[in-house]
Amino acid sequence: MTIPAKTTAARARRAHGERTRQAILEAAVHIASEEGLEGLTIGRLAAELSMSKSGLFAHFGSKEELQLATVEAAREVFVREVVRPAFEAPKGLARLWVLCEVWLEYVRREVFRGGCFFTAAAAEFDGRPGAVRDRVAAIMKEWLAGLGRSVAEAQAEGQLDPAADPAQLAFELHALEMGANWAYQLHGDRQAFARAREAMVERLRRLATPGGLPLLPPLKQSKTRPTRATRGKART
Amino acid sequence: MTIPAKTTAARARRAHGERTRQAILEAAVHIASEEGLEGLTIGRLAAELSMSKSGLFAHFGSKEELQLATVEAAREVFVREVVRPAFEAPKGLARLWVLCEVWLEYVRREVFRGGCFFTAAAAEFDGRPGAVRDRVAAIMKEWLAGLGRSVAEAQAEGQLDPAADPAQLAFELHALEMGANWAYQLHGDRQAFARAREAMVERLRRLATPGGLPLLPPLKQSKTRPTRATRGKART
DNA sequence: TGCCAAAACGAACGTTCGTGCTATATTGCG
DNA sequence: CGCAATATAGCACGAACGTTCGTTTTGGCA
Repeated sequence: MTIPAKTTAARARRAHGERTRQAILEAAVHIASEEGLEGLTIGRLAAELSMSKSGLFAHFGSKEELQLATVEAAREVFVREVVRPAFEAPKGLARLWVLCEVWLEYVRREVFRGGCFFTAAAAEFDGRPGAVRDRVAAIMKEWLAGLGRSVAEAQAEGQLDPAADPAQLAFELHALEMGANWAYQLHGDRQAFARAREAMVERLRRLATPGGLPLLPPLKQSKTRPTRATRGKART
Repeated sequence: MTIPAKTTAARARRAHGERTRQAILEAAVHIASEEGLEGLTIGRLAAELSMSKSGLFAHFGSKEELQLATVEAAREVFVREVVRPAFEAPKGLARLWVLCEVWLEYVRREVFRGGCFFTAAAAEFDGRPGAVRDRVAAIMKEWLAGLGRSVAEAQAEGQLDPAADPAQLAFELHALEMGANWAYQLHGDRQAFARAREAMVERLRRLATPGGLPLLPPLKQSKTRPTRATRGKART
């Protein structure tokens, strides 16, 4: 009986190929986040790893497969560096906040050389139908759904206003993340992280119940003066 | 006397070249917003316009010049479709709000086939030093500064809390714009416009003074039920 | 009407792209 | 130890890239 083509298990038996593959993908992920998944060229990648185009190519069989593998590798990095750490926080508002903070850190620490891998990939592929676009879209939807779920859990724990729409709040937090990524990548503006952070905590504190409030960091003081002292003045 | 190379005036004398150039750039701007400024290939562009590569190329002299000209053309479209209309509103909070709304409309109407031209160009070039990147960054900075200026004017008119940081608010509004663009381009999510709009009006209303409030649209009602049950149910 | 610069063209350049084919190392297992 | 599977390399391909060059078409003005 013929073997069902190279399964992951079949690969794992022989270590060499798999290790090379990993090395390729690690380089690929960084190049792609800087130059884009299309700018990620097989020749360039081979040169960076001092190996032949054909030798490298054999691992994937097509450029699109290479791109998909790169996306998958990036997802694993993202899960390891952002999602997993946040899931050590207790579910609810605490975790939601850590998700936001650790995401900003993930950009600031330059986990990927070119900023958030998926933000870049989404912008690049949103106009090109195909498997890559679909996968990127699915992964980002997954992230947004995760944010939304954390919002819902925070509501269930009585830490957030139950009237808030989780998808709406997730959208807003995600937008601020992208805003920070944009400002840092394009303008090198490190202050953007603080801006995003402030907007997030302001938004969350407003929706927090008395029980949830202590789980959030305090609001930054207005820079000029102590002004508007904690007393709920605004809004009438 | 030798002529100082092709000045705009010299060009204008003979209409043909300039008209062709405009036609090229109009196509270029759409292709670039979909496929990116690098994906904007000279061959592809020539084919789309049924003209020869060399004939088209002669208008620009290099690919980078073509990209720069395309960016400039896109800026003109943006000014015409977004900035100018908003400047018909009286300065202050009214104009600030129109700037936000008309920006969302600019994406929803698909003024560019691939969504916001500059958001796409920024994501593509933020990792590649050069004239294109610099120009794109400058244009977006210009936009953000314009938003900030409108905030400051609204404060000067006594319509917005003077303690708010204009740059911070501009950052947040811009982030929501990018969020809407992202959701629509990647997921085809038309609801994103409403989400961004709601978040913007919510944010602005909170900062508005009694004098400024009437200049903003009312807050959307909570969608599911008449309005928040107010009952602190939670915790199940 | 004929001139002449502007404008467009067609063909080719050297590179690089992704992708095949074939041959040679390398390695784990019987 | 030797064999078969795996892994990498070498070479070539057709297409597309940006770019150059010499030629042909075009259209306003003397």
